Amino acid sequence: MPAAPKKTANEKARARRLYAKLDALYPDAKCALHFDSPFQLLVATILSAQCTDEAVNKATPALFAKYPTPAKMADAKVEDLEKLVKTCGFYRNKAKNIKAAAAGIMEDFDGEVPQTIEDLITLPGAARKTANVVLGNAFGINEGMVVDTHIGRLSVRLGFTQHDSKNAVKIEQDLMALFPRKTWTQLAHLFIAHGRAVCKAQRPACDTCPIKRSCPQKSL
DNA sequence: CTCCCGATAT
DNA sequence: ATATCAGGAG
Repeated sequence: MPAAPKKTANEKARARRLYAKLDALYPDAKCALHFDSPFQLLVATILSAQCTDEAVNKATPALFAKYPTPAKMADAKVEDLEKLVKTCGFYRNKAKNIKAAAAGIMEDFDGEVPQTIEDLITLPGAARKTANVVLGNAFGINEGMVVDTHIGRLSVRLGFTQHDSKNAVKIEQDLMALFPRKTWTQLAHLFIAHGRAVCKAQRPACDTCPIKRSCPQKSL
């Protein structure tokens, strides 16, 4: 991992102001995925790739009722998992991945979800974004920052990065240099909440956006 | 870079 | 009909 890019005091101050505004606007922002354990959050997050949290939450109750633990999911039939996750899209890959991830947890991590990015990304279907979601929301660990589609988009629009919205690794480095480590998990929830409600991908509500005064988009 | 893929919004 | 959704693997 390269060194964090330098940020000026002004940039950090602006980041703090934006954080405070978003925190006031979305005081209840939190993880929208439903789960009862770190393992279930890991599975829900794998399922959430290119799929809404709402759609994942419709599928996971039946999935977790039948396969609540790594031990049980590792022994599941892939065809049965495919049926249970079908509505989430990419269902063949996702069914194979959650079974293999459960098996990996059993074989390599003594049945417990690991608590580092390095270990988490050894699990099929889990890369950096998924690892950061699990660490932040299941373990309260801020090792890195989640950069999903919303956070990438808002980071570009709000001017927190000069990189393309698809360059998740670079954006993560920019955000980590800009925001205090303790805020990383909640910042992701705030960006996602604002990204869903106002700063949407298709038709952003810039006219009524509560933070448009501090957004570079207002002059475009 | 391509492929995986159903549900929903526009 | 097209774009997008808490992406990841080959």
